[in-house]
Amino acid sequence: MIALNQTSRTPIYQQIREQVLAQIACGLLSPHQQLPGVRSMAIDLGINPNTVMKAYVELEREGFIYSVAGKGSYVSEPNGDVSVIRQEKLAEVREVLSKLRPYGITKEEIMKLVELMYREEETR
Amino acid sequence: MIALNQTSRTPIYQQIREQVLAQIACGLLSPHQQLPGVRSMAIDLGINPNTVMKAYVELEREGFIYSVAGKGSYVSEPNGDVSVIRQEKLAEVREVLSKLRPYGITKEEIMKLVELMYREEETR
DNA sequence: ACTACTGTATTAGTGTAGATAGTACAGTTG
DNA sequence: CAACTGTACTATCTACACTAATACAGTAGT
Repeated sequence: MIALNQTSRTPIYQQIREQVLAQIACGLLSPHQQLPGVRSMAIDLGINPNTVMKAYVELEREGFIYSVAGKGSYVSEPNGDVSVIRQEKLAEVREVLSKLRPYGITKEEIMKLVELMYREEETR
Repeated sequence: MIALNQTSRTPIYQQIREQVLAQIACGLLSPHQQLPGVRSMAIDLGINPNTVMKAYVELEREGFIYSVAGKGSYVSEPNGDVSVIRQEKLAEVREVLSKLRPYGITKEEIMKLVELMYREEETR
């Protein structure tokens, strides 16, 4: 279900997070469907349960899944609360934008870039 | 000339970089004016010359100053070459923008944000 | 209540990258 | 050659990220 690349420099927990996210996005995992337990997935992948846990905690913080102690972890409703992570992401954008001043990067350039990036999105 | 905050979490070399940059921006340092030597500034601040060096190397990479071995470091022409760092900064923007998709952040939101940030700039 | 599952917390080991410093090298100028 | 300049190499210290080991705690079926 999850394929790890042990040699990759991207952390294991990130790989798990991304692949679970992808499976939710493509509908392979449905809302309220139970995810593999941290232990079983850990054994499957030959890693420590805590590493899976870290991926799940991150996904929960982002609002994509929810966990219940003793029961399991489940996929959230598609319109689940992603406001927390949204604010964080917007703050990141603000941060990087605020440091462009000394380099003569104009508003128009940024606008153009944004336009371009969202145009690429549509074609997917 | 430079005031360090030793307790701050921002690295010393960054503090130096920022303050030199500010002094160039406000005209306190003029084009082709010689900067303090890495040693003298290091002694002034009670730090290692290499730390000052790191700030100078960064500023040079960004095109704000230039250094000549044996002579010294000097402020660049105001329209000095900042194209390298420009590209890097734009890449950063691209990077952070590319990760906004899953969180339902719209193009309009970003546009609004950019607009807002550049509006604040004008008032300075 | 016991058992077997689930998630959670605490702590520790490991690796790696960043920041700073010590020291030696090299160019410029008088 | 002396006294200044920047530069390069290396070591160390530290902080943090990643992962793991292990113990704790909740849920459900028997």
